[in-house]
Order: sequence, then structure tokens, then C-alpha cells
Amino acid sequence: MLSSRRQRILCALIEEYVASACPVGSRTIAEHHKLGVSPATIRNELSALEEAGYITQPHTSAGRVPTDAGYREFVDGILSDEQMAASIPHPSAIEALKKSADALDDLIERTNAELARLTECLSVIMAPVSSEARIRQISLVSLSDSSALAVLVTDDGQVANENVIFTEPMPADDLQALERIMNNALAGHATDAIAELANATDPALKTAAARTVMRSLACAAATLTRARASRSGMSTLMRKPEFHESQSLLPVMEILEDDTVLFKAIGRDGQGSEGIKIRIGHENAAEQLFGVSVIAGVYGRGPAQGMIAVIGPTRMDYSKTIGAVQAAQSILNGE
Amino acid sequence: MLSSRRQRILCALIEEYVASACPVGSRTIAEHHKLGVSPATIRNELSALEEAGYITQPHTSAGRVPTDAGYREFVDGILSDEQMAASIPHPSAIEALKKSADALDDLIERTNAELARLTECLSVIMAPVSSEARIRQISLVSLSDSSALAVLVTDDGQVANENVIFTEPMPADDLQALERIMNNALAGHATDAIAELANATDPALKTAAARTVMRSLACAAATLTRARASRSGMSTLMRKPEFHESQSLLPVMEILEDDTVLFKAIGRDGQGSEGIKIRIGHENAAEQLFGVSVIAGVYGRGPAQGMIAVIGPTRMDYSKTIGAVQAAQSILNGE
DNA sequence: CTTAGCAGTCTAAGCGCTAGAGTGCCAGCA
DNA sequence: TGCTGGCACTCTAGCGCTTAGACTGCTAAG
Repeated sequence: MLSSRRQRILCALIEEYVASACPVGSRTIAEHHKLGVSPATIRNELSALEEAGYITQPHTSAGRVPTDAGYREFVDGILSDEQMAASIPHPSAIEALKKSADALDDLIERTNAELARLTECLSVIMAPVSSEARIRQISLVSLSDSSALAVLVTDDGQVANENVIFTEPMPADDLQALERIMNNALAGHATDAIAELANATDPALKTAAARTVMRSLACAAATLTRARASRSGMSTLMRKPEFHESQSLLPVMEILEDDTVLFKAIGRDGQGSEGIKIRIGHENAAEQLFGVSVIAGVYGRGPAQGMIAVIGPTRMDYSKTIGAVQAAQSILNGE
Repeated sequence: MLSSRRQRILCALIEEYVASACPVGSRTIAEHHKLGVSPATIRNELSALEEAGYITQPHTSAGRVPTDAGYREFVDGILSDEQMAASIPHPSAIEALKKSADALDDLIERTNAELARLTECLSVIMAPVSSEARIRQISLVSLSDSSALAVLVTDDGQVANENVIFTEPMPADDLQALERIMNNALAGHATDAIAELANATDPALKTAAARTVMRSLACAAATLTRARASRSGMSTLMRKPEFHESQSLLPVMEILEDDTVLFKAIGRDGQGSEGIKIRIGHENAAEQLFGVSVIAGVYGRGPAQGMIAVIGPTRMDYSKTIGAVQAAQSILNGE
């Protein structure tokens, strides 16, 4: 357990380092923060903090830099202070976003842009996926003589569509009949039950046309459970001094390339719990994220949960970022 | 006009430079390419090529590097050779993609990934946008007592949806009636005509509920004309030596952040013409792309045209990239 | 327990030097 | 006239050296 003074010195050092990105010396701390002690005393404390693993020296004649453990201590201090409630920023921005809320995808996109702007980091919002969604309605819309579009709507308002190409011409009446058959057979069932139902005994589902439609619907349903991410703020991240050589950004970029990979990397163990997960440097499960911190939170009620994550240098303004993620949560929860 | 030998020397230099990313000297060219002349002769020719602006020296004692004009000359040579037809690569990969073609968005995603992999560059595919699309069908799907989902399908198979929140409860029968009214009023009209039709005299469209639905449909239709881009291969680009300092990649990243900006930057004057546009370095209209080359082509028939673009260092394998873009075009044209 | 002062250490930056790569030019040759 | 070998010249990358500056750790005094 750290003494109060050491804690204050650690905080001062981190604040300084977050602002400057340069190793911080004892004199700087003494000058910029009114701790009432001389640099020499601070040096002694810094030495102890280094011993304990909270800070480190790049080389003998340089100042100190926080370690992952140092940031962790700092962040835990912030969180226990419960000063967070006060730090949720910019209610006006939130209002503006809620007013413009049309479709969910659009709201996600806007919120994400705002989140990236506020935090000056990379931000990612994953659309909610719910394997438990049920089929509310199916529409078959004719596109040509022998092709149609199958549109599937779930009870939580998601939409998926897929082309259907019939082997022979399909008159409008037959298509409508087929649509009725599909709705009778599938409405109310879980989206992932389509494949099973295709094997059911209902003779109406055994026609060639019905099978074709079922196949397309299964494809459409599959796209609903696929992770879909919106990204914003990559260029902001590139401007930070720690990422000036792109080598340091490469692992992050690799993770970002694929929605599914990204989902796994960010979502590990964050699922289900309501609060905000903070993973600093090596606390991340994915090796590619060892060099950055991830502030993640879930949103959405019930089974359909989405995820918000801000990715930035370990040297980030944690307080501001946590507040911003909370604000994004409340926007997307429709509060 | 360049003499045949100078042309061959320029090609040799570019090939060498594309492979090595290092300034190329006269000896290297003499050794690796059988031109039948000594380094001294090549030096004279190089001097002339530099005079003409096709190549340049980073400093006196270094080899030569192609300029944008040099690449242009080289590329024009390639294109006039018509050897392109032969260079469309990997028909097997194309087959595999076509077989897995479900929804267009999915096909775009896969094609894009393959394009990035083949070219080892950043690749972007913009989904087709057609302001001329006509409304084929509208569905209103009830989600709760007083909310529904409006789904709009166009005659070219695009789907847009939007939440509708009614001010008072909306029974299923009324919703169906409303759906019928909407289809009668709107089917066959252009998507951008919804706003005008809302002001029409038809009394059935003047009810509060109808107005609410119309507003949502207009929003949904608007999303159809918005540029939507799929990106792939950013990390591949970061691995290239010219982009090792992220400063050089920053402008490209900025353009990539916003779909609309990206569309404008890539699409300038590429619209309408069938062929493949090659813009090398400063030939690009957007300043942020001065450091890269863009190989762009359109796909899709009729008014709904999408765009394919590969973005890479000016030092790229133009022949391979052009072939790959052509292949992507043929996949997305459904050939 | 704190502090001032001091010696010690390490880096960043500037300078000079050298090896190497590549050029341009010239004179000779086909 | 055009090509070639040879040579002097130029410029960079890299190495070692030196110095200024930053910061520390230690010690002795308050």
C-alpha cells in the first residue's frame, strides 16, 4: 500500500508525463506541483516508487516514466474517488446526438466520431449482436422474373437481406404465397433456427422454391450475428508521439482490420458486466494491444449488447476517456 | 519522345527500384538487365532521362529514383503494350469468390480483402450509389405498440430501413392499411422524390401517421445515396519502407476516415468512363494523395455505379495492380 | 526526516574522419 | 559517331570523439 505522499507524487508524475510525453524529473515535479518538499525528497520517493515497480527510468540520466502498474495504481485511485460522476462531459453534445438519432447504425457512427474527437484516441463501437433475436417478419420482393430479395426483420428491429435466385420464373402471386408460407413457418422462431426448420416435415417447405428462399434467409440471418464495427480516430492516434514510427502502430492496425478479430480482442471478459473495463498495456489479452490501453464498456439492454471501446496510448487521460465512454454508453442506451 | 533504349533503361530502373526501394545505379542496371551496353553508356542515358525529368537523384553520390513523370511514362508504355489482357491473375480465386457470392455487401467485402492481398496495397471498394433508383416496395413491420420499422426496397435490390415512432398506439390493421397507402403512393417513384410526394394533395398521405412514416422513409432513402466504403490492407501499407514513419501515411489516413471524403478524393473524374484510371503521386486531385498512386475503376451497369480503388506507394507493381483491379471489376460486374 | 550540494552517469548533439557508392567527363577505339 | 574503360570528384552513412546538459544517488548538515 502506498503512502499518501507517494501516491500524490505518482499522480503528479503521471499528469506531467501525460502532458509532455517526456520522462519526468524530480525538479519538474517540485516546481509544477505544490507538494511542499524539495526535489531531493521527491528523489527519495521516486526511488521507492521505482523499487515498487510503478515507474521506470529509460536510462540513468533521464527522468522517470510510469509503468503499466503505475498507471493501474493511478487509475484505481481515480475510480475509487468516484469523481467520475462529475466528469461526464459535454451534455450539450449528447443532446445534439440524441436529437439526430435516426437508425441505430447512424447513431453509432455519429457517437463514434464524437467519442474519437473528445478522447483524441481511436474509438470503436461494435453494433449489438443477439443470437437470441426472433424473426418478426419476412418479405419477398420481386426484382425480376426469376429473382427476388428476401428481407428479414427481427423483433429487435434488425434487418437483413439477401438475393434469391429461382431456377424458374416466379409469378407475383406465387411469390406472395411463398411469402405467406415463410411467415407462417418462421415468424416467432429464433434466427438461428432457420436451418433446423428447413428439415421439418411441413410439406409446404419442401418445394424447390421454398428451399431456395430458406437458404437465402439462413445466409441473411448469419449476417446478423456477425460482428460489425465502426472505427474512428485512427489518424488522431498517428499524431501522438509514441506512434510516430508506424511500427508501433502496426499491431493495433492488424487487429483493426477484421471485425471479428477486433471483437474478440476488445471483448474478452468485458461481456455481461455493466461497468467499464480498463485494460492497460500488458493487461490486454491480445498481444497486439500490449502497447496501448483499452477503455471498454457495453451498451444495450437484454440479450442484444453492443460494445464501446477507446484505444489509446497507455499515456492517455484516463479520467477524461472513462467519462467519455460513459457518456457514449448513455447515448446508445437511449438515456 | 524517348528512344527505345532510353525507354528500356527507364523500365529497368523502375523494375529495380520497385523491387529494392533503394536508389538504383548504372552498374546495377548493367548487371541485372541484359542491355548489351556498359555502365558508362547507361550513365549517359540516365543523365538524359534526368534532364527530361523522368528520374532524379536524392543526392550526387546516390543512384536514381523514378519521378512521378517517370512512372507515368512507364505505365503508358505498359498500357499501350496491351499485355494487360494476359495479366489478369488467378482465375481460380475469382471463381471461388463468385461461388460464395451472397449479398452484394458481402461480395464487396470478400473481393476487397482478396484485392488487398493480391496487390499488397490498401484497397477500397465503394458500394454502388444510384440516385435514380426507384422504390419497388415498402414494408412496415410492427416492433411495439407505437413503433414500427419502415423497410424500403429499390428496384435494383438495395434495402434501407428506419425506425418509425408513432405518437399514439398503432394497431396491426391500421399499420397494414398504412403500408398499402405508402406502396400505392410511392412505388415506382424515384427514392429522392419522397419529400415532394409528401406535399402532394393525396389526402391519405396527410394523416399524422402517414407523415411520420414519410419522414422516416426519406431518411432511409437518404442512406442509399450516401457513399459507403469498404477498406482493406492498411497494415500491409504500413509495412512498406516508404511508410515506416507514420507521418507519411497520415494524409492518406485522414482521407480514409470519412467515406464521403474518400469518395470525392478517389472518384474525381473517374465517373462514367469505363477504363481504369491511374493517378500517380501529384496527378491526384487531393493533396493528401500526392505521396501515393491510385488505381481506380468503376463497376456496375447503368446508373448504379460503384468504385474500386487500390492505393499504394508510387513505387508499386503497376502491371499487377491494374490486372487485379480489372479482375475485381469483372467479379463485381458478375461476369 | 528533510535538504543542499556534489560527484557520477548517461544521452543527445556536434565535429571530423573514412570507406564506399555513384557520378561525370575524357580520351581512346570501332 | 557512338561506345567504353578509367579516373577524379562528390556526397552520404557510419564511426569515434568530445562536450553540454539533465538527472540521479549519496552524504553530511540542519
